[in-house]
Parts: sequence; C-alpha cells; structure tokens
Amino acid sequence: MEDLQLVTTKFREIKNELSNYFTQVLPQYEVTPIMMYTIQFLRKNPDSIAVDIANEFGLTRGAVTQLLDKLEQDDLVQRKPHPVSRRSLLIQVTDKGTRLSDSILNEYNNKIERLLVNYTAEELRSLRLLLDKLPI
Amino acid sequence: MEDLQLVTTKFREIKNELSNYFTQVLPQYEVTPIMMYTIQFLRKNPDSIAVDIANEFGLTRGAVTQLLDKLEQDDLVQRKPHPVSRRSLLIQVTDKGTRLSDSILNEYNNKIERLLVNYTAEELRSLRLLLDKLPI
DNA sequence: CATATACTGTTTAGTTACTATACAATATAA
DNA sequence: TTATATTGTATAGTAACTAAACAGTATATG
Repeated sequence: MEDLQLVTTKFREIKNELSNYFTQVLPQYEVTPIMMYTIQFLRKNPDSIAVDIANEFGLTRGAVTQLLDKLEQDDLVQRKPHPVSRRSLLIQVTDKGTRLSDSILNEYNNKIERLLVNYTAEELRSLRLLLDKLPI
Repeated sequence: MEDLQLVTTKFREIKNELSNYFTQVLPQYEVTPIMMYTIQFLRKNPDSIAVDIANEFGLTRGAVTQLLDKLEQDDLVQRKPHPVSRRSLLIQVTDKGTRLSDSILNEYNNKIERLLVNYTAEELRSLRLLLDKLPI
C-alpha cells in the first residue's frame, strides 16, 4: 500500500486511541466532554459570552444555559455581568475550573506520551519536524 | 519546548481535527457515531452476538437492543438465529450497511488526506516509517 | 439426571443532554 | 421613536442512554 494511505490509516488509529484516552480520563473527574471543551474554550477566549459558546460548539442558546447551570453548580465557571452590554453575560473560569482542566490535560498528555516512550530523541525530533508541516 | 511535548500537542491537534471531520461526515449519511462504530466492529468481527457489542462499547444489553432496533430498521444490520445457541443472535451487516460504511470511510479518508497534500513523497515515506513505530 | 446458577436479549421507567419554540429584556437600525 | 435583532431563559418534547426486572436458554453441580 502506498505511504499516503498508510499515513491516513495511522492518523485514524491515533485519533481513535486518543479519543479512547479522553473518554477514559474525563469520568474520573466527573466532567463531560462538552464541559471540558467549554472550559478550554473559555480559557483561550476569556471575554466570551454565552452565545460565543453556542457558536463554537453548534449548540442552541438554550442548551448553553443548561450547560452553564451545570458548570456553575460545580463551581467551574461563573456568570458575571458584562461590563458593556446588560443583556450579555461574561463567562469566567473559576480557579477550581482552571485547576481541573490543568489536571485533566496533564493526565491526558501523560497517556499520549506513553505512546512515544520507544522513540529516540532523534526520532522524536524528526517526527516533530514532519508534523510541524501539517496545516493544523 | 522539547520535542516530546510538541509531538504530544500535535497528536492532540490531530485527534481534535479528525474528531471534527468525523462528526461532520456522519450526519450527511444519517448515522450516529455509535451506529458507525458498531458496523465497523461487526465487519471486523463477523460472528458477533449482541452482548459482544455491549462489551466492546461499554453499553448495557438493553442499550444494544435499542441500537440494533435502529440499525435493523435502517436495514444496516440483520439479527439472525445463532447456529449453535438459541439464546444468542448473530448480528450481520447488510449489503446496504457495508456500502454505507465504505462510503463514510472513504469520505473521512479523503478529508484526512487533504491534511497531507503538501508533503513530498519522501516526507510521506519518512512519516510513515516513524508512525509505524507507534504501539497501535 | 435434576436443579440451581449464569448468560442473553428484551422491556420499561427514569435520567441526561440535547432541540424547538416562545418569551422577556436589552441593543441596534430605520 | 419604533421596528428589528440579539441575548439569555424556561418549558415541552426527543434520543440515547442506565438500572432493574423478566423470560428463555445454557451450563455447572450435587
């Protein structure tokens, strides 16, 4: 089989393996994928309002209201009045939310790193340089 | 940052990109992720019974009953009497199910291959050889 | 062999995470 | 000023799941 197809297949296998890791890690922290993605999005985009979350994940505003209810109940985010618009809410990640997403990302990364234990430093460098060419 | 961390991050990015592709492709074919995974599993494991699907995906037997109801209603799989055990059901993928999962995999692969269009033949070969060292 | 135990699949009631819709409050455009 | 759009919420309904109970069948054990 040609290399293009083999790399494509290997990418699918990486995706599947990492999806499994992700779904293994999250329940230990009593958090759902969408909750984790939301916290990550809010950390990257700190001035977001609820409708930004809806747009990012293709959810209705109603679904986001309920998602934020759950996140706020678990003290992972807080709704704050928006400094400019009184109809918007500024959504902020709490310290607990920050610590939680750090822990999860850390454990997730550790799992991924176990895939790479048998690579030499030189192989890792080559792999890094090649993967840097990806348009993502 | 060291190469190990950079490769780990890139693997996460690949997983996220491919997860997005996957969730983009499926709705066009009116099929859910678990339906697609089940068909793929049954094609790899042709003599499976319902409880095998439950074990593979961590579902209850009741959930599998309903999943198979849906798959059978869409003519993607068929429940057949088991040749040996009268309490089991042999689950077979139909021709329609086979064609559907081929189409989806094909479109999914095409999306992944677009990530690789800028690689030279030589780079693809190097990447393939490096990825072959992964324990997956 | 007989019967207790385990396995397989289904049904049903309840849960969770979503949508669609309607609504209220606020902001923007005409 | 007033019509229109935006933002968030509430509510009813849906899809995909679990837990539990059940029926039928297979297996283990005395």
